[in-house]
Amino acid sequence: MSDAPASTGDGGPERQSIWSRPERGSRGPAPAHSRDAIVAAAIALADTEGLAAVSMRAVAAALGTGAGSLYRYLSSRDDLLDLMTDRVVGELRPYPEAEGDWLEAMVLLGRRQLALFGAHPWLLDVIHRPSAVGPESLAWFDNCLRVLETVRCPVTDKFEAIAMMTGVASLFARRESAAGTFSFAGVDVAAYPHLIAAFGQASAPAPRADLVGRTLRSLLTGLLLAEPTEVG
Amino acid sequence: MSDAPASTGDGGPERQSIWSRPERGSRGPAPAHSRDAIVAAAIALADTEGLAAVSMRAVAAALGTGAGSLYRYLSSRDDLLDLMTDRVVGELRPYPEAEGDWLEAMVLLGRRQLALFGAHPWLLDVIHRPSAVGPESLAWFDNCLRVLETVRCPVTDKFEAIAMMTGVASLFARRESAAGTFSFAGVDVAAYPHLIAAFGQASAPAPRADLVGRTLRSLLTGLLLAEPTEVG
DNA sequence: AACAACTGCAAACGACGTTCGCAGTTTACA
DNA sequence: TGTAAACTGCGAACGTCGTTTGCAGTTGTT
Repeated sequence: MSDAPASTGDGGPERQSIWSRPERGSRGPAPAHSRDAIVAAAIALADTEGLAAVSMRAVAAALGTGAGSLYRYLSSRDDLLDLMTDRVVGELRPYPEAEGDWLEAMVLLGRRQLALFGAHPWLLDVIHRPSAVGPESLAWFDNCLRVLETVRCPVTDKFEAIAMMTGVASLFARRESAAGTFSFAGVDVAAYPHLIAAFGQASAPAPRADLVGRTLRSLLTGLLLAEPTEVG
Repeated sequence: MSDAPASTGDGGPERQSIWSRPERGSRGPAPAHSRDAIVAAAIALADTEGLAAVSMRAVAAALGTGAGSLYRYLSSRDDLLDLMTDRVVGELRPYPEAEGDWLEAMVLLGRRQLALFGAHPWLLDVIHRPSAVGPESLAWFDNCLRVLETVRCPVTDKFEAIAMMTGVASLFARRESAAGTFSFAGVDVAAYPHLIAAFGQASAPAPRADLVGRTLRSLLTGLLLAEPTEVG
């Protein structure tokens, strides 16, 4: 009951978001580093060696200092991950001009997200945390709402659809990066007849074209258009 | 180049999968614990206190022993997570009888997965690792293929569809558990006009019925039926 | 000049996964 | 039956992690 993370209490010494913490005070010597430099070093580390390599010590070493020094700029590693996230989300800019129908515009946005996940695979391990949303993420969300402006449906449905689009993009990104990383080593495969039959007739006859686009289209139309197409 | 995880090499001292490691040898005293008991304790811990509480020390303490002792039964914490995963996947049994069309049967399977994610939220943080697939996971997969037996499409498409169904179930599960856990504290919201407008007309007019079912239906039909329904 | 607010940094703390060595126990084989 | 090998449990230790703390030095305000 004492260390429960209070969300917006008014009395306790709650940890304030990284977005409201000032970069530096008004007195004292000029900082040797900057928040931007720290975030850039962390992103470079994550891009090249994976998220696990982004330790406070490693980031600090990349900047030529010690781990403890970083806490003059950030209050936790989670803050650093939040900053990294918002920074790369900024790479989604400039947003494509929404010409034509909203559906194709949304599919294009989804592809953009997929490309971002491809460029920064560590994003997949970071976005699912409860975190403090930054300005770039909000701008992206705002832009999605702009694209969906002409769609006549409850706003909550639009929220759901945008979140689901991001989720599907992350699923596809994971599918690409984790293709064939799991093994059946040590299990007796004989007990799974349909699996054996499937492997028997494998011979992958050319993958269906534009799986992402088709998935996003069927998903968004199903979620946002009034009458979902009944199967039949 | 030296510590790259060789997949099926024949020379090196590669770490064998937990599924092929025998529970105990033929000599020596009877073990004080069992793999099942360890996994059960770990799952109980994860269900009640979250995945972060599943440390080797905590699991060992729940069994009344020390952390190092667990390595007589498992070769790593990842092995423990694999065992936990496969064990709760077993809770998907008994598989519902597939009566009626395959689409409704698949939607039912998706709901089953969603319920499992709800019962064991830590599954969401565990399934995305590259891991050794266990017998229960294979059985589930085999059952999905059985349901899709009558569908005329390439096997690879069925693989994609099953994986995507699991992914969508995980997305919905995360949506439920993480409803409103992120905050905009410290960002200036004034710069996002569409977001403000959306909040203005909020008033959530009753959530659309059966979002999961509609999503899965539009997804599976889009992925598995020959001609995806063009919008319009 | 004096004090408060800041800076960098090294050292330490506790928790983590994992390894190691040792003493004791059980089985296989001569 | 005796002995060696293979196993068991376990406490202590190693290295890494995120984070805290104390201290010396620097800057700005009064």
